[in-house]
Amino acid sequence: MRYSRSRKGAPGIVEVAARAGVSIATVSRTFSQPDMVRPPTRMRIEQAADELGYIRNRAAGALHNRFSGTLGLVVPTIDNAIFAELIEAFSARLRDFDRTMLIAAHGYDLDLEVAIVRSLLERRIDGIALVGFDHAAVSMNMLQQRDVPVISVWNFREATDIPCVGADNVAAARTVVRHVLDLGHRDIALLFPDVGSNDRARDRMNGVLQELRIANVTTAPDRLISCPYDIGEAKRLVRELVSGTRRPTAIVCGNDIIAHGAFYACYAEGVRIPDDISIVGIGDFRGSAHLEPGLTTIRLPARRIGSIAAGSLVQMSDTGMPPDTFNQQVASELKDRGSTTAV
Amino acid sequence: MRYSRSRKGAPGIVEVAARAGVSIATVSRTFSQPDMVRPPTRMRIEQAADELGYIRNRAAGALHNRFSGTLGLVVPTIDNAIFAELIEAFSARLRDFDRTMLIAAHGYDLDLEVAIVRSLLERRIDGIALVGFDHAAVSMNMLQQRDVPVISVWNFREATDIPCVGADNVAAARTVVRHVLDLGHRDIALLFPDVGSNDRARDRMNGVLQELRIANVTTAPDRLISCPYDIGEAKRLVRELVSGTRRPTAIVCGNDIIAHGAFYACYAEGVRIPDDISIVGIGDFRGSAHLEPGLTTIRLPARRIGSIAAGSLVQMSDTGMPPDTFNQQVASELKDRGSTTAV
DNA sequence: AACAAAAATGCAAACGTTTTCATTTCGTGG
DNA sequence: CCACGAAATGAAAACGTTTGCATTTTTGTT
Repeated sequence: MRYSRSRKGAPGIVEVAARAGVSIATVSRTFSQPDMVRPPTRMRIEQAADELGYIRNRAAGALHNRFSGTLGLVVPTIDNAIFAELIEAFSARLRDFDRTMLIAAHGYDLDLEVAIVRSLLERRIDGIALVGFDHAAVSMNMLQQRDVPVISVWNFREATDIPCVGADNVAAARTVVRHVLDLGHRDIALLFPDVGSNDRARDRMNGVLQELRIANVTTAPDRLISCPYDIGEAKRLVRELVSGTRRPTAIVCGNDIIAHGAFYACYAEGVRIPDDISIVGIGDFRGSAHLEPGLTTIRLPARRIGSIAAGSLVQMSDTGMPPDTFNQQVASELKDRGSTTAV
Repeated sequence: MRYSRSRKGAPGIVEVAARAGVSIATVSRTFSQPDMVRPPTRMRIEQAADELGYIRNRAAGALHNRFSGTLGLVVPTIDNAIFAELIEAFSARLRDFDRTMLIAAHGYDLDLEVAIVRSLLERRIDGIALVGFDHAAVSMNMLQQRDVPVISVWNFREATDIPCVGADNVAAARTVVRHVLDLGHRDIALLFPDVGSNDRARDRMNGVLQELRIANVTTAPDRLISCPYDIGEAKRLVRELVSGTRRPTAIVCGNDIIAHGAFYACYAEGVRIPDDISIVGIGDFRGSAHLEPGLTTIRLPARRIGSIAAGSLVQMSDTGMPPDTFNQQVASELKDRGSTTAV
């Protein structure tokens, strides 16, 4: 077997035109603006295209009209419950518009993000979705200079430079904390990822602190635990936390993955949820509902965000205007399941 | 704000050439074959490019040399523990070669897969990776006719039409079943996804049945349970299974997700793992190691597969030849954790 | 310093579409 | 059946690169 390096056999618009006995212009129109060509002609062309196995070359078209039909999506990581749903929804929605998706992950490395944005720009994407608001100025400049539509996904804020669609992470965090406070908990441990270059985690942390302050609850320094985005590590940290004598009555986790780890830690240590300890997460990932007991958490509608973002981005690309709603908030929803109880 | 529909401002190779006082050919070479141009000239050009904010247009280049620098990856679903790792690794490896990834999911719908392949072909991808061996003839024909390198990922078989890289799913299933049999279990329930258009699940099922036959163990029809790829559903089915009087001593799950569901079902029903029941999965997904007790399963190295596949595909595209090893098997590894014990 | 060989650069023709403008064909009313 | 406006089609010029070939410059040798 051998793959020709030249793709010589591939018929182009020219061959189709010859076979159908029309000009290449008409063939082009048959595929890009079908109703500009008379049905009989169109049918002849379509048949010729079929017989030759013609597949249109969008790269060539893009060269001329500067629209590639491809949108970029840049996420911190693909390998991860949260973003997977977002990605899938984004991609599926794009399909409705006959667009494709170039995707890349930067692993929370802003320099790599710059390289990625550049690489996407080299492919002349029609628009780009970035997770969150923390981005290198270089990236934003490149995008702005070329007038490429940008949308920030996942997080929501009232006033932003670029359009966004997402949930209010501050509010979400406050909601779960209030829920825990309402149940009477006062000795609350906080397991949160590093908030370095991650506005979502930062917003959540801020929300938590705000709500605690309002309730006049103080948190001892050793109750504020930095925990990476990793079940194993979360489990380890929580085992340590709950096995000692000074066990908190509740744990607020920065996301559901950490909460899962906390669950397993409690199973391992024989600590009963929610009788001995209440646990809440943020995100409502796949599986959270089916943990035993179900995880109390707040649902951030990832699919909805992905779908809306794709729609908005396509609209921006098509119209050249910002989306109808510049700052689009999607509602988060507290899922009160079995992992929390009154103290 | 407004996004110009014409991207007028964007400088091209021509502007860079003018500013650097060289011909466009030299500018082109500076970016595509840097060591063909003398360092002083190159530096002048690079500076001019920097000052203008030039970003090369690969679509235009692709038009000429028929290589887009983009590879396609088609998976059943993105939103899913298994493929997420594969995707991420594939994408990361591609980055090493300065290639990008177009990805799409078909949700186990072969017709949609055809549409996707076509769409990718319209973007003139340099190669494509497909999950498994079950594909529509139409798709394969389109790819073959255009000499686009194809590789099958995830599953492994000895003799195949197209190159593949993956794990032997038959063997993997046999390994876990043998493990369960070795522990003395004879009343074994099987929870497997529908094997319709899914060669991986089919191979696993076959492996299970082979091993049971060899051991002369018969499985009652009601012990062979069809279970979708869904934690909630798995949990429901297993609760039913273990709550009755005729509880099996072991459950073999078609994948780790189902196993997770089985775990939660046992937690809910107060059935102790592994004392009351042994559970094994296939796949070793994220989190499986940290369940309590740890899930005994067989590790299918998703990241390794993705990485190798990307490398092979790039090589195929570059050389025009099949990869060095046409049928590449990656080793699976039994992870004997706490969820199994002797009967 | 002169010359040949090698290396660097320039010129111009592709690559496969889309689109503008001109031309032809079609449908309709008189 | 003709004339007319509208609709469909065709001709040709882009789009921004890459690359084969020709030309110029550099390098190395004597």
